[in-house]
Amino acid sequence: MAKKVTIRDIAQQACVGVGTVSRVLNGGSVSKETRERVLKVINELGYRPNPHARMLAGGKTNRVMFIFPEMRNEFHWRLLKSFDLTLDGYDYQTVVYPLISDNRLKKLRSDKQLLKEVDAVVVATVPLDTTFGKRPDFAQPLILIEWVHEDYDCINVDNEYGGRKAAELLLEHQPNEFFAIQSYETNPMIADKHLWERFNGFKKVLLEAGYDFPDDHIIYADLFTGPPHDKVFEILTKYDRPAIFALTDNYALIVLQIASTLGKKPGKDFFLVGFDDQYWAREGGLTTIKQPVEEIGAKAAEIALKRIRNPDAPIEHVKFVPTVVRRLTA
Amino acid sequence: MAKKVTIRDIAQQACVGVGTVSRVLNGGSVSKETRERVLKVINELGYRPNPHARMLAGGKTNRVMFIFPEMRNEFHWRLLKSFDLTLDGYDYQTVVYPLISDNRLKKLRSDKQLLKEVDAVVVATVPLDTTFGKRPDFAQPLILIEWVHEDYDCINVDNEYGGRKAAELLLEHQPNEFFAIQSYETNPMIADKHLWERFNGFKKVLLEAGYDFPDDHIIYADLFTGPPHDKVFEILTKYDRPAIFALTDNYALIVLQIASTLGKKPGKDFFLVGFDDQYWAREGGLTTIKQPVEEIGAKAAEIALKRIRNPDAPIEHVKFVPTVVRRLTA
DNA sequence: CTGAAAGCGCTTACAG
DNA sequence: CTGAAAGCGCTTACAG
Repeated sequence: MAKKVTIRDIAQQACVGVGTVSRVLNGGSVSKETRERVLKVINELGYRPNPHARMLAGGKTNRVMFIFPEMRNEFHWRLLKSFDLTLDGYDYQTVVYPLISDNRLKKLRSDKQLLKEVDAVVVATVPLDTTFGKRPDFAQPLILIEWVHEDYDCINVDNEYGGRKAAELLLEHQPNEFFAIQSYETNPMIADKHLWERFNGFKKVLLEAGYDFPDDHIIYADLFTGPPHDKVFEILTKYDRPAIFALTDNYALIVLQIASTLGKKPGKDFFLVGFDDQYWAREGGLTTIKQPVEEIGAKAAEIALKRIRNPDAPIEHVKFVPTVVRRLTA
Repeated sequence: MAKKVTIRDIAQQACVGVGTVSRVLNGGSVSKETRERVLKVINELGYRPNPHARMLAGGKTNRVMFIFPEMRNEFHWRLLKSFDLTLDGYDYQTVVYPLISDNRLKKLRSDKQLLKEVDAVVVATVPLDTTFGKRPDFAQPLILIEWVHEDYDCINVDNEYGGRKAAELLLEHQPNEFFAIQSYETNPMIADKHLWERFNGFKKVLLEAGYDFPDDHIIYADLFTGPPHDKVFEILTKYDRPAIFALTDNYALIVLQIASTLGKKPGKDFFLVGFDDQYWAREGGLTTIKQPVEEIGAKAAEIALKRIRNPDAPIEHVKFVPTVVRRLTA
């Protein structure tokens, strides 16, 4: 087993002091030639700085914490994946912190040590105010995904717009009745605000078109077990050419499956628009509102990195606009 | 903001050397009185040892890594939750490491630094041989969940037994035809061996009862989108009183939902047994084979802790026996 | 731009 | 059982 190579080995090989090596590592001022020489040795010896020594000495940790709720949704995994990949490109590590229990939340809030191990923290689709408080006093920069806060960098999707687009797509077919399949959220660690923004956009456009969407046309779905099938069944059989907005592709999938067992043709016997554009949606022919998941994850990573380098950079609020993906169901 | 308290502060307050404090922290030999005195000061000052200093100095990290595949299943979250809770009780931290990409697996295999941050690693439902190799050379103790390996502590469920029980339950109703809904796994980082063990047990009992289960009675389901509804539909409508073994409760849920739209009564028009006993199963009236998820997670934590304390303890192979939960569907 | 030195907070032989 | 000391691998003023 190869003896572990330390900063001292590099220094000796490159004929410089350890301080200089540290400076090329951390972007201090070093002459171009020595920098290159040191870099060369680092590569040759496959040197990796010991993160713990770094942290002890008060430097950067090269890590960013990614906090997200207990979601079994494709969305969060894709988000995490692109986030992690982007970070990796900059030699940063992702510390995965799922909020799966009150205990974990509590620990995060009380154990100062925990947060000290990262240079920044990203919180995705978590209702910030009810979990970390109105203005969490993290020592690290905080980046928010699907949440808006004046004091922090935020990345959001224009959900309202997406909802409006969904309505427009459905309206084209001049259906008689509209329905929405919405999440019924009870877990205080999971945000559902953005889902209601989608719904509001949807409802607004419908109203403009003269259709006053009745509240009892909302079908509430459990995040994990989906919408009650009998309700969906009822809509599909009782109404003529109904239009359905599934606020998440998950729910749209169920509708499609039920329809197939009924022999109902999407885009003809009923109309359906989802939200997300999950992997299966293409094959399933689902017309949906796509949010750029991968871009969001990558952007979060980039903003975190920028913020780490420059704590005083102006706060950045990014809003991604979802796009319409027209396929067979509407 | 309170100045951070270090081991030196404790030493001074307790009138001992830092070495002594370290010894009470790490279980070295200290007289009972001084130990108590030190402990008292630690409590009063709310001292928490800096993990990085610890690691640098070559001590324990008080962390265990939990590696699991990209599963959006209830099972893994429950497992992780109980694991984390148990560890927490011993003042240990869980390092959550989901295997969501090849990149993450590669990093785990190549970056020696990563593994050094934990005292032990637990790998859950991952095919060890195809991911880490026949005999991974981790420096840390390795504990396996749902995988068998002579050289490591393993925790398994008697899946074969569970499958047999499922068959017995179904057989009671003397159905004419049997079906199974099985996972179709393509992701090499997700183990499905245990699912086939269940199936084998199932098939075996059926054969003993004179029913030679035909392979084309297996319905393959995608882990994320579930079984194709039209197939389930077909079984429910084409056959008289069919018996279905869903190898995961997820799949059973779909069957129940489809049946409800068809007006078919479980336990009468068809028979259904699941596996897992997920949260919704009780309310859903699902008869299922329950595996003690929480116990498995807790056990994994305890074995890890034991192994950390005593690397030479004999290898432990634990096998949990699933239990039958009789409800309405069979 | 660069080297030598102090210090980050611990652990672990080493003497007593 | 216990204290003083060395060392873990870095970073960051401090002088030059």
